[in-house]
Amino acid sequence: MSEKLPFRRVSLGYQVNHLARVFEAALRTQIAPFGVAPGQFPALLCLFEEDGLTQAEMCSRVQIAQPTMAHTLRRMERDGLVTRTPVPEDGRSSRTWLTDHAREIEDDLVRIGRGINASAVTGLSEAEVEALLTSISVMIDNLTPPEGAR
Amino acid sequence: MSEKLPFRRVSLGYQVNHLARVFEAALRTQIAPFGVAPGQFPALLCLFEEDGLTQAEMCSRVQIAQPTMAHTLRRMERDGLVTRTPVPEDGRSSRTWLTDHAREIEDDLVRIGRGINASAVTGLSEAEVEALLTSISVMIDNLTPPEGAR
DNA sequence: CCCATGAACATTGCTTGCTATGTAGTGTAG
DNA sequence: CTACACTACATAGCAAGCAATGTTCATGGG
Repeated sequence: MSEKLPFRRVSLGYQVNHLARVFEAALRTQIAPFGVAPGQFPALLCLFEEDGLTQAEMCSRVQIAQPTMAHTLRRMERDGLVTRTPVPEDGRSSRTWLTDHAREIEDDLVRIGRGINASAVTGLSEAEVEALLTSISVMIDNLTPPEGAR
Repeated sequence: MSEKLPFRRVSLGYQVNHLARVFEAALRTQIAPFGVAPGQFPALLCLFEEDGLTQAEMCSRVQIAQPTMAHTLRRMERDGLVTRTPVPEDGRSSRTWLTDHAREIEDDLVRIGRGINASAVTGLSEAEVEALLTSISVMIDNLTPPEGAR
């Protein structure tokens, strides 16, 4: 008979992938009315914390590859969420600024983010959520290649 | 001064997204030598468990939208991992079968998957990993829309 | 039998992620 | 000052996810 073990169903990597997709789906439906897409969300949160960053700074804060950030920023510019100004001291880089419209929807977006996080952990205790965040952080460290190899 | 709270850095959704990406990156580099891409991995594991499924069956087992599965299966066919045969009783559907080549690399792929999962949880106790999987499962349930709304 | 409904899969078009590569500006060694 | 290396960003090309839509086949009601 040789039944196959259901490796996939208990594979941590698969479960994490699945979870990330349901998170993204929830975010997508809730922020769509504001004209914001899931991939723009981390970049926006980053700019809410601090405005006028260069692309390289945003990449390192959001942990996204540079071409991805370039693409995302262009769409955000297209969608009226950010503008970019050249840096006088360095002709290569430019700073990204939130538009008034982005500032207007900031509170709503942050509220939505918090709401999704909250509904995700419904039924888990404070301690369990704490342990979860710790475990995630440990796993990210474990799987992130050392500085040299990137 | 009005310092912004670093919401992003502690946002569960963002951390999960980040974790999923480092998982995917690790998988990508390790399975690339076998000519397999990350998105094909869940589909392959699914077929390792049971061969000859229809596309719809694979969608529901892997929890992937149907157009995504269609696209992935076409690439897997192109890459010599699967073949498809029509279902005589139903002219609409076809069954997907692993090629000999896919069977040959099965053990290596499963080993790689287990290895990545193991290295991810390095430093966590058995109990912590158990709690983690439980929490992930709870969150997926919490965030998955009810049957009707899909 | 015929038609309507629904199911299975394909297609289109978008976003978001990646790697690899190109281009232009900075800065430094000689 | 010039050449070289490095940095910042852009571009190309691909994979993989989604929603929306089209097409073909199956099936049940009348």
